Amino acid sequence: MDIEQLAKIFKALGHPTRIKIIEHLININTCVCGEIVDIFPYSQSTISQHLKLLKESGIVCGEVEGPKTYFCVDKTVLNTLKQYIETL
Amino acid sequence: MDIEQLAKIFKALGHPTRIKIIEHLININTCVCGEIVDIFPYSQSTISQHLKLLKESGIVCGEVEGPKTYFCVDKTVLNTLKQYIETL
DNA sequence: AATAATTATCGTCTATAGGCGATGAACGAT
DNA sequence: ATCGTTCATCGCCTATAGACGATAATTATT
Repeated sequence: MDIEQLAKIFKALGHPTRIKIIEHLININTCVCGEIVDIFPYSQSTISQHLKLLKESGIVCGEVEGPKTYFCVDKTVLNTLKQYIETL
Repeated sequence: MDIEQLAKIFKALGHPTRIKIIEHLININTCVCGEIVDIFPYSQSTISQHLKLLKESGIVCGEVEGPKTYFCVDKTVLNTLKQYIETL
């Protein structure tokens, strides 16, 4: 994995809310934006922005289905991250 | 480990230069600021700033010895980080 | 005591992050 | 066709990041 890509993922994880989002996504496997908005004390636009960052880093992917978007963690990317950390 | 602390570490790793610094510190065990400055195409103040961020996150510690400061990776913190990643 | 070497900090600049409300776009249901 | 739902995006604001050169602070050496 590219070091730039790695830095992007770390950066994406570099915010408490985004870590919690990742943990939540892993726990319940897949999730819709509104559900996450309900959990956190932030506006819909703020959560959407966090999800966008996570998506851009590659650690999260989102599938549009009708009016909703289903977000989930990309296990492949997560595993690559785990492997990298192990080399440290 | 506190989630705020975790986010700080991820944030600290969220920059290509800082990832490379960490890798270098692990490879050669301990290192002085000037040596890192020689490796990267950045000024001494910029590298010093990166090292400060890494130190503040806890992933790196620095010991002052005379006019030099010896930086090294805190293995305990690194292991905690590894353990956390494994739980994801 | 003066100088050289090493690192940290300050001030400055531009760019990005992080929050918000308001609006836009896409879809389902009525 | 209209309306409600859901999400993304825009514009705005303030705070922080990231780079630099210049300067301060500390120490070893001469």
